[in-house]
Amino acid sequence: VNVSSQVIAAMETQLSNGPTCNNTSNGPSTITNNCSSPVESGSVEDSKTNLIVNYLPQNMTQEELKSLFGSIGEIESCKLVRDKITGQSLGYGFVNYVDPKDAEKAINTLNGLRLQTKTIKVSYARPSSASIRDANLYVSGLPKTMTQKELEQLFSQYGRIITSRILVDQVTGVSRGVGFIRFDRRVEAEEAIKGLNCQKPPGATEPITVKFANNPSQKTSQALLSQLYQSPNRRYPGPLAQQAQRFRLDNLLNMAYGVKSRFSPMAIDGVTSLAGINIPGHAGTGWCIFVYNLAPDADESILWQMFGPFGAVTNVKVIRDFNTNKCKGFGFVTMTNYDEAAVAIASLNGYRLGDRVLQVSFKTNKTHKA
DNA sequence: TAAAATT
Repeated sequence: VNVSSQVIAAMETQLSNGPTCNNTSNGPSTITNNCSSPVESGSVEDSKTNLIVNYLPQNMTQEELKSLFGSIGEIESCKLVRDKITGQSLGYGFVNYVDPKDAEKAINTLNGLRLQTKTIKVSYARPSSASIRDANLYVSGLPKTMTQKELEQLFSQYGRIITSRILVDQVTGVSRGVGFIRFDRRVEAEEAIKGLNCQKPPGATEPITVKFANNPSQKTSQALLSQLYQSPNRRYPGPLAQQAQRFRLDNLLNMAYGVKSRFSPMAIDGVTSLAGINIPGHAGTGWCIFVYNLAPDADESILWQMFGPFGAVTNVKVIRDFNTNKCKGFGFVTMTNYDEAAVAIASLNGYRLGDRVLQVSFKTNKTHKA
């Protein structure tokens, strides 16, 4: 954990060297879910093993989720929640451990971990119930000077707030005067609408609007479909238009599913692997990266933390001595996309981890070398 | 005036 925090701190420095600090952070409030309520405390539903994971990258699969959290301890079950129609990730999921201690360790280790443009949130799942659904409010007309803390103070009189957020201009960082409040229970949200909609917050000159937030899941699939359907070249496809259309389709698929196809460097493999040419690092299911000079106590989570921010990571492995179970000084990381793997290697090769300088490269197939 | 929080 000590080494892990060093990596996270270093990655923060590495990744925040542009003006994208505001758009890359999710900015959710860090209010802790305390899932024990007087009524449900001690019941089987009040689980100390079941976690909800929020703000997952769009292209993260259930297998990647399981692999990431499986690096902490044995998982009883794992589910990435997807759109029922399109199958797209809704950006959150559940991980249920066998051992409550592993669930606690996962919160301590993985909450706040940066993966690509997201900062994931790991917390105990509340017992599933209709009373906690549709408890999210959309608030507009807020004074631009109002802080997240002040927003929470205004709404907290109506119930327990799970998350709060004020949207800000991506360039200036100034409040856009709109935000979200998620209550623990729907009845609390209903009372907040009654009490605060069309009311002026203390010191404000204009009344605010408070209503139930829309469900964001429908819009994405519709936007993708209409974007495809309304493409100008769609009605009269000649060869060029078809190619352009294909390019847009690839981009859409890439945005929606993280899929790369023939316009990406992955396509090189489709030709060269047929010709029997070995490509360094490519193992068929992704790009395998060799990481050398890891400490004896290195574990899988450190590899996730180092490589996850660069893109889709499907697997990590620390090679250990059979008898001592200590890391033998190296490990492997598999990344889906060539370009993300290349950036990760360029960024992490020569990286100083504690008192060690890492060597990072595509894995070479030594058995085929002379 | 809109970001993926209950399987």
